[in-house]
Amino acid sequence: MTVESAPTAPRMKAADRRELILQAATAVFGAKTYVGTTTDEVARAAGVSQPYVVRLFGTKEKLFVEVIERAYARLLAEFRAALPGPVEGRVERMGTAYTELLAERGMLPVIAGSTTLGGEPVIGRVARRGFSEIWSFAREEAGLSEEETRRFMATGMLINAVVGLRLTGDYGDELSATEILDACFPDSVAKMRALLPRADEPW
Amino acid sequence: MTVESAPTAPRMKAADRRELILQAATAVFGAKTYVGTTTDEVARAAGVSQPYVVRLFGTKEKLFVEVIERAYARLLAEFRAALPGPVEGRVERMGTAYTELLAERGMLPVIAGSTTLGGEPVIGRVARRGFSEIWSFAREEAGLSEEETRRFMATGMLINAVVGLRLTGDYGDELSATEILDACFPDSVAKMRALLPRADEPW
DNA sequence: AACTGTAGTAATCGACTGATAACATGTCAA
DNA sequence: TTGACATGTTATCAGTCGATTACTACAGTT
Repeated sequence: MTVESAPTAPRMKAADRRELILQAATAVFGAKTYVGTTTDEVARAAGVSQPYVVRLFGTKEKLFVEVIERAYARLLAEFRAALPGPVEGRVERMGTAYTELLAERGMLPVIAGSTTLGGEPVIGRVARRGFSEIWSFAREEAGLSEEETRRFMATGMLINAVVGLRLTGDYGDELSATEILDACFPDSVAKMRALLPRADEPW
Repeated sequence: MTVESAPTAPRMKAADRRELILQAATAVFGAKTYVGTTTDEVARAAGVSQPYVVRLFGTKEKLFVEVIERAYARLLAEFRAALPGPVEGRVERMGTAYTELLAERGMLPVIAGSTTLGGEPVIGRVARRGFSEIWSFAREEAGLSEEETRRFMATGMLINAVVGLRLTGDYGDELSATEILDACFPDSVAKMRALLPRADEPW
């Protein structure tokens, strides 16, 4: 008399399920880009059926919009949490906060990928707003000058690129690879290497 | 006795046709991302049938690889051409060379998009190599220090983001939008605005 | 003029994907 | 208990997309 394994996902309040799916979706979208991921992959990652994902969020696009908004909101929260303390260390603390987001699957890739989607009518608006909010935060709440903000954002974009390129394995032949990583994460290369995905990993 | 309009594209040597398709593909891939564009769109943009594109390049992936390689090669050539002259103006001249690539459809978006595809087994390798080559060029040929190179590349990535986000229209309500554009293109905002695609344009 | 390789197309296929519809099961208030 | 809503599934469809096949027409050589 064997117990049948549950054919359906364990019951859960819709709000919780949404959050769980958003988390899974962030990871998958981050790993395979917006157009490149299917709603079915998101569903599997969340342990749920594909139609249910669609029903909870309406369309794939709406799901992705929520993923982006959630990512930027999370980023903003981390930056804000890094503010308290001596003023001269603010930028460094914010930088650390950013790299620590690496531990959260898909968070950084989603943000990075959003900067290439300005042409999408709906998603583009959301991405622009997210980016602008970060910029405004740096200027107004963190009190950075325009030039400081520019440098801060530029560094963030460089980190995005290095992570997105998976410029992190030991490409022994690639002379510049390690130097690039060094330059981007001057004091925490070891920690970064641990967090960063390998070139062949789906992440 | 009406003349039949040619049902087939005017005959051309394969090498020329390849170059023509590569150019069209750069524009389309740049506007709609790698996964987001169909071989049929590329074919239409090049005035040729879809199967012919596939036959000339083997697969969509191989086509895209050539597009990326061509873009980085072009970028490298422009940077190299900007070297001659007083040493103190090098970085500025290289920066100008970069922004002038904006005039070439898809060139910048393709490069920007490539930095998010490190996870793709084939394309990732190509993108990493392209990025590394630019870095090496800055270090060895342009003679920049590691820190100068970091700043230079970071600025480039920020420009990519601003362009990719289409952070360029007159978003009257978005306070930060114009400031961001100002910060990224301090001395040539007007020129940039003319070159940059609008948010709703397919480019 | 006939031959041969090159440039190009139309037709079509199999696989995939987002979305819809119809149905099943658990939960909870009255 | 029962009914009503919330949670979740299976089955399926219509549209897309990359790729293959088989065909046509042009151009240069001998």
